Amino acid sequence: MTSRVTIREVAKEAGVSIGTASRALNRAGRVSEKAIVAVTKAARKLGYEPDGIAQSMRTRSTGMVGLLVSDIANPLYARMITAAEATFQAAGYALLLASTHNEKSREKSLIDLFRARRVDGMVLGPCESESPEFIRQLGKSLPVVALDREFDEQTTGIQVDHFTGTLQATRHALNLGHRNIALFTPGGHLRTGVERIAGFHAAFKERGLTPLPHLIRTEKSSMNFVFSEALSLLSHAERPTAFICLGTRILAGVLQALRDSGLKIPTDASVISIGDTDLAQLYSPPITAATWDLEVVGTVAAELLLKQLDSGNKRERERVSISYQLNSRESCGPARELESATR
Amino acid sequence: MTSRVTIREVAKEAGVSIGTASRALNRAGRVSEKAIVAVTKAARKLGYEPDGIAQSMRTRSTGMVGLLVSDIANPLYARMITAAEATFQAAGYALLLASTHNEKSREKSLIDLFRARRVDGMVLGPCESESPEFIRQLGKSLPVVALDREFDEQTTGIQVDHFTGTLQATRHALNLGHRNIALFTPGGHLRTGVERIAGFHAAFKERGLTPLPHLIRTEKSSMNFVFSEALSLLSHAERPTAFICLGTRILAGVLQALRDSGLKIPTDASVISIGDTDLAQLYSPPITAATWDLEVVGTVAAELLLKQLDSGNKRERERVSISYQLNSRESCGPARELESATR
DNA sequence: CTGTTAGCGCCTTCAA
DNA sequence: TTGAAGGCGCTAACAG
Repeated sequence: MTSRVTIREVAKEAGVSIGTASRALNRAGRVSEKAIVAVTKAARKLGYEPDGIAQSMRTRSTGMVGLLVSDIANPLYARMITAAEATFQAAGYALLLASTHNEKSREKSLIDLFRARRVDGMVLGPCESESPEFIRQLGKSLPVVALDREFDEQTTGIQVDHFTGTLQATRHALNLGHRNIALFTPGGHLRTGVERIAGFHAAFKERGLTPLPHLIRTEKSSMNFVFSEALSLLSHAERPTAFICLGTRILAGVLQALRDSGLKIPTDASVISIGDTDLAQLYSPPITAATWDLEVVGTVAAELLLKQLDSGNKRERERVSISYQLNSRESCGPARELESATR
Repeated sequence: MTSRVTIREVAKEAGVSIGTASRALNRAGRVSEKAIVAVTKAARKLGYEPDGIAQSMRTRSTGMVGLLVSDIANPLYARMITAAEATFQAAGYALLLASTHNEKSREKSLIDLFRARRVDGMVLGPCESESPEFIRQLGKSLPVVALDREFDEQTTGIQVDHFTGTLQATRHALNLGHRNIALFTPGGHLRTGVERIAGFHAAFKERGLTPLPHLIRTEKSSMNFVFSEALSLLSHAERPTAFICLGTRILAGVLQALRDSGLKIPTDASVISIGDTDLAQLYSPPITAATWDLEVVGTVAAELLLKQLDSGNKRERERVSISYQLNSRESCGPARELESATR
């Protein structure tokens, strides 16, 4: 079924020993030019393809890296993955990809799977109850890069500054006079959510204000659920005049709720998206987005891993921080008196 | 760096031979219950992890499959990949993923890379100048599934019926009285594009009509490019009153152009999306979409490959066809006289 | 510079 | 039921 011709046959065909054939093929050590051409010719003639498995067996290196995210189809991840994949591909590494669906047990078994396949290293995205010790431990036996998840000083990783980013987004709304600001982001144990909520609070605190607790919604992100939640918030007298929403699905739910309530953006309500998705960019009006550069995150994650891979063994741990930027569009306007809006 | 403890040490610890240890670990052949418990205990105590590479070396099977698409970040592919990955994951296979960026040469080198890594099988998505012979040839040495690309009777694959799907979408517009219908889809050598264009023509032919040639745009999909193209089409007297657009980027370009031209959907122009993306679903108004089930495609592709993998060797080639469905939303309305619209 | 040899870790006959 | 031994295809160390 799979390729049959081995290096042994190539060697025989070329009239050299198997060792010379190997050296010629890999251009390693001392080989004569003559041997190289002979072996190369023989290899081509026989259609020789080296067996990567056997090579890995000897070299203890598979040329594969693993990447674990919670959901490949999440557009935010998808773009990041593409960037990482391109970087790995350019470096000759193959990418083993899997979704954890944010389940700790699944993450664990996938990591085991990757280890069994003897990946040379791995990149781990956020997953339910990320523990710094776990990843540090893993890093002892394998080059590992933590990707936007919690990790300690002994681990290499990349962190998106969700705290400051959300702080700035919230400031933006506060500057426009909004006080009833709703925050929709998955919370849970993930650092990403926790930091966002902290940044949200911090922005209020700066001005000696406090956010309305019931406007902070950290439930799981299902578009329909967010839709009905937002709808009910909007039906109250003290309704939110601004929304900060993470990702496509939540944003969609909120937009839908605003439309159903007959509220116009930005006249009746301002909207800020966390993460710049197609929907945010192309909605009318286009939605202001607080976001980070997904391509950079993917590329840097890959580069951090490649660096560890190159440096053979012990290398300084690195921590890269990525900050948000605010793409200001047309979805934010000054807060109006609620009376005039609800009338 | 990587795991150290081998089956040899486990055997010694358990006080049995290495052969017995292997059999106990794999529950293969005749082994005493006693041996099993002893070996299992020893393995756990030592933290033994079998070396997948060494196993692959012997068994000639890696437990890995390769998947090649043109672009992982394309939302249409991303959802499909997720479904495929889930299926493979459930079957214990690891997924090697890469983007061809629609470049034939890159596809070739990635296939070689996968082969070198000795994947057990692979799924190939559409790529520039797909040749049936090429994939048939490849299929001789390896289980292969063609995914929405051209393939012949000797190859297993899955085909989305873009012809009929686009035919129906075009009919839909024609039924509403539209005649100036614009089609935006990447064409080129890919079967997907060719079929769509054919279906478009067929719908007109059914009624003894002919589409306006200059309204068929098959250039590469860049949002900005489509935007300006659509804008120029809209500036003519004989402007299109309906648009059929493939995918998020093209759809976005057209929507933008309509907005900039001050044209309302569906009053001034109808829009149909091919492929149901977030943008189509969540735009206001929501965009009618002619689409196929991406999850099914991904799952079936994986299942077809798994079947071939299971059946060891020669198995009947299968061809699965997937049809479109029309998700009717609010972006389509009856055609109006152009005069009233352009005035 | 080249040929020979010794394994990498595991599974799988082959005897016992 | 078990132990011993061979070898998957390749690279690396050591002689020549």
